[in-house]
Amino acid sequence: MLDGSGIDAVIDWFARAGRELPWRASDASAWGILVSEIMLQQTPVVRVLPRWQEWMRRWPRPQDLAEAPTADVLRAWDRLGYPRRALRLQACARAIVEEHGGEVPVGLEALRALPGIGEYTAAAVTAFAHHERAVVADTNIRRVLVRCVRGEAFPGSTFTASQRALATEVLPAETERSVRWNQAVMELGALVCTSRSPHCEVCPLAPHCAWLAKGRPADSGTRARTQAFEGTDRQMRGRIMALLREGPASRERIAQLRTDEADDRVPRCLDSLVADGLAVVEDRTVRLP
DNA sequence: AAGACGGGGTC
DNA sequence: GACCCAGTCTT
Repeated sequence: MLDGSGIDAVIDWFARAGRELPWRASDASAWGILVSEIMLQQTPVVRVLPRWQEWMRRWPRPQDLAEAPTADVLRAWDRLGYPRRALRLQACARAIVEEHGGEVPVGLEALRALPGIGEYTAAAVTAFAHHERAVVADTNIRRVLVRCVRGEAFPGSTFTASQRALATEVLPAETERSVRWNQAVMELGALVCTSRSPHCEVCPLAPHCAWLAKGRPADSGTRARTQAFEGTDRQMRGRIMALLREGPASRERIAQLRTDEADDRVPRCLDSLVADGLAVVEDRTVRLP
């Protein structure tokens, strides 16, 4: 049962044990918070930290990023992964400049219309940057709620309608408290109620947790297999991008990235990178856009 | 609803 | 070597 006292326990825990992250600082801009949310999509905090610092020093306002050469943006993205996010972030900056006067828009609908911003990020920016009440549900929050209230080990890969209903139901009515709760429960999922080996012995929700009460049963259903990475197009795209970040490369140089005679990924991946706008081919040379 | 899309740390 | 990470976009 997750009642007001459970909410309080998590908020108190957060005040005590929450990390001091730069995008959580009181002087963080809405734009800085939005940038952090994009970078944190599928990328852990520790790897985002140094890239975010450099990024914000270099492009403190949407207008700055909007005007930057895309090649610089992709190099600054470095190895955060999913470089299409960097492209979308710059497109997002340009949309903010052109359609919102350079200010991060307020409201879920306006935010969701921006490139790279989906349901989660729109809610996160609404809560953390604009301090409004929003149903934030990332993988951490979904896991905590599913365990605590439903007694299940894992939330699954998709944000279901019933999970949305659960998150909505639990969200405190008062704005300030809802913002604090979102922040706190997300941090709880990141630090305590982790996917692999949760630290229930220090969890503020332990007295409220249905999953713990049931003896932490393993997942009943079949868990989705993690997709392999070795030998995939994603891996090769990453290798090509790593090469291009160092500078323009000849087609011959790119072709050498093939791992063996049977590896036919290079031409296909190069085409897909060009189609995505992540690479440009002119004559026999390949470079960042 | 399922698949594509990086990269690295951890157990 | 599988699993996980403040998801989004496209079929």
